[in-house]
Amino acid sequence: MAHRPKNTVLLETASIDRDSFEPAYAQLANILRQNMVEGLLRPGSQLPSEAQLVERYGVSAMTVRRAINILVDQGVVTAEQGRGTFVKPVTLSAATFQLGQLENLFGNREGTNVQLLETRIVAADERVARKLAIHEGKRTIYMRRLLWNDNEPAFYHREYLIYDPTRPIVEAELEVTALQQLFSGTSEARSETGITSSLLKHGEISMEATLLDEEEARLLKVLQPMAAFCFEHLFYDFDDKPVSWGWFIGRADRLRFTTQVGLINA
Amino acid sequence: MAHRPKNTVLLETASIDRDSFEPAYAQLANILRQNMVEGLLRPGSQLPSEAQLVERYGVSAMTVRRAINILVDQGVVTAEQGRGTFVKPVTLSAATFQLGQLENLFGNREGTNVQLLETRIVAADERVARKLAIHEGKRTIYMRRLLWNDNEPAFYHREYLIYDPTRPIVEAELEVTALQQLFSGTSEARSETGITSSLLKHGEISMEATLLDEEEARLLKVLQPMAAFCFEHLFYDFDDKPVSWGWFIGRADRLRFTTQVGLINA
DNA sequence: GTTATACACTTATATATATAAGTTTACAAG
DNA sequence: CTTGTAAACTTATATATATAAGTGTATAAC
Repeated sequence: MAHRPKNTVLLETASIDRDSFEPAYAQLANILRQNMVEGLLRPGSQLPSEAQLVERYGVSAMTVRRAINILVDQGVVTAEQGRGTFVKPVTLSAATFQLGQLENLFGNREGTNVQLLETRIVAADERVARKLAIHEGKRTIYMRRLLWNDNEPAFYHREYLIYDPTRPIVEAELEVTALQQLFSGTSEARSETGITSSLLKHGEISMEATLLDEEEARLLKVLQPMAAFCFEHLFYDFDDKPVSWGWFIGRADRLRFTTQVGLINA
Repeated sequence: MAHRPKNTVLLETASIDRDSFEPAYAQLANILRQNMVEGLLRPGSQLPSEAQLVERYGVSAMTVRRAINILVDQGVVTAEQGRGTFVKPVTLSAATFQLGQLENLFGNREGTNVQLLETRIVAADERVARKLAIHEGKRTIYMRRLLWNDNEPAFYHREYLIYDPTRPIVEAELEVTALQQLFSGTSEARSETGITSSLLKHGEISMEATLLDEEEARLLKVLQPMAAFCFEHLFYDFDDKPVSWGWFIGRADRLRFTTQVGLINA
């Protein structure tokens, strides 16, 4: 308090509306973010201390705390114990791309369906055996599917599945709808019939940019050479055993991931 | 761990360690997540109510609340007022890829540097003018840079910058280090000298898979045809005016984004 | 059988209070 | 000058308590 010559941060006079539908902590978080948007709080500058915010906005310390925690979680400020809370500068590394942005492709919309190209039992070669943690030569289910959207092929999916009659995952995966559910993210925690999703515990997904080979280009109805996104996936069941290894390949001219960094208005 | 009636939700007997370095709310969140990992709490199933958790683990309601909020933020459970809190199933759409995963390429490591290929003043064509919200024909700074990593070209960067002597952004952007800072995400909220980053308020970044053209392939020292990641970016200053439009192009065989969906151990 | 109500649950929000712990500054001791 | 310490800040954690609001069920009234 004694020394605040130039550091006097002048915050907006906006206040908390107690009759609002929006909870106080959310309002305060938005007020603070708005201060950043308007340039009153610039990157590197220190936010008013929690005690100051309590006094200024007439809310309890816990409410202030929660508002600031939201901003911390959103990555726009950093709170350092004993020092203060500071506005973070913009960095490229903060950019995140979500696969869920493809939901518009595989939502509940009409014109989206899955075409099963092939299903057959194949012996696992060295690569498949290693990925699925089984012995080489053991039988696996190999599936090829084409995911259509608006009468255009959008994704070509190849997948190796553990072959085990006692595993219910196999039956479920054959359902074409299961794939769509996995993509569209209709969690439906309400229903206990999670089909595929509820039998998968976790998975690893990696994204690459590749060239389409002849077969892929033909199925996706494009001419070579053509760039593509390739999503390799490896899913595990609740025993932490791999059950599915495969790739989604989508034509690059239909796919684009967008994100925002820095201060977003809302 | 003897056998019990199946419908009884049996949570682990793990308890909160009050002498631990880890705060109680974090411990509880981890205990609950561990229950999911072990299959005691499966997707779709309901977590014990907050009141039950208070009694079982001997913590306050606020602590339980915070633990559950963490799980909600992490996207592994959904809390529905009046009904309960439920474990979410795994969905592909939850997969997120962070640009910050490239930090190992552009961190503080040795062998990482930026080569300025060209800087010149060019008149904005229709496309540039529209992106940067300036009049066609107005002067802009066009820069081409090559980002090296371990004596190999990793990214080719082209950028159009607003040309305005009154804007400090121009001077700062010429610093080759600024680019690295933007990538490596060394926020350094401590220092008020944010250089480039602190002058940028926000930006839009989109990711595409493309084919390298002749010039790009030559600079990145690869043969065509070659797939590549292309990150188009548009950055704004604190007046919400565009200041930088450009593309980072990286060879696909050196770039891979990985992510996890579902339950992560830690 | 249908409807309305009351009750028992759930999560959501908010306050007041206390303690712990990290950081910086000021100041006295050497 | 350096060093040690105390004080005054900061955020972090935790409890206890109260109220609000959504959901589902049992029950009484019609």
